[in-house]
Amino acid sequence: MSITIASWNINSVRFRIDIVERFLAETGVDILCLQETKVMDDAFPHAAFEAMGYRHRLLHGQRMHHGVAILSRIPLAEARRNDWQDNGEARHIGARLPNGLLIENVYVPAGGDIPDRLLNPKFGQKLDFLGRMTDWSAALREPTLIVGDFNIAPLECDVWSHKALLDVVSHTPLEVETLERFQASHGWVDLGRRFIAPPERLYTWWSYRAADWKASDRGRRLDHIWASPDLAPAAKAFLVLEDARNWGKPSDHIPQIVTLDL
DNA sequence: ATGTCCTAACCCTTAGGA
Repeated sequence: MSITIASWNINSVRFRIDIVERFLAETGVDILCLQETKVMDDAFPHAAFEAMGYRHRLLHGQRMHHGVAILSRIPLAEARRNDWQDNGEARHIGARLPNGLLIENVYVPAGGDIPDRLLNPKFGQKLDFLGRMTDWSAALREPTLIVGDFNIAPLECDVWSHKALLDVVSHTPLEVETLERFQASHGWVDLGRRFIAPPERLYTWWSYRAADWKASDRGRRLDHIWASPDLAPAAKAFLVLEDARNWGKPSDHIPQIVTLDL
């Protein structure tokens, strides 16, 4: 059985429901994991997904900020929702497929502007979130796919300028080390980089603030799809939809899709 | 230092977060 799973930071699912529908119509993915849905569960736009055949929906939303959701054509059960920041924010939801596969959808905190936990509590919260995620991951025994907006671009070729971003939250050495500890705690395989190997450029986010995002191309790879070591060989294809950054009323992130043969 | 976008509210302009 072949299944396709996508991850996309949508920056408001209600405001961007048109491009979500376009994405589902064009790709027909089996499962879509969204981050930054920015909607409470009782106001989620269920009808649009129902009409397109995504009858199975797991929501973990809140008012105004954050929020994650898993929309699926395949039946799935909610496995867990973790609060790795220990402050009640809606940043994770996990699902279990009928075949037992676990899918974890996560929105790691952005971490504010100053890369110092003493001057900027948000930066400390980001590191602590990753620390709790690492403890969870070290105890994990089942084949798992973890997807989402990690808000860290770990490799030099994950950013437009390694040198210019060394002090910029998302690419600081401390964040990269913290993410590497998470990766090592379970032997996570970075599927994006298994298919698009360094030093090739690979970005999933471009700021809204650039006059012409494509011309300046100051991108970062903030979004990831990682697999347990025993699941990774099942990944047969991986792609990012860079074109979606140009769609009407775009998100600043683009979707990525993995194909698993199970 | 700046740029833009989305949400909600002391609601048509501003603040906070990203």
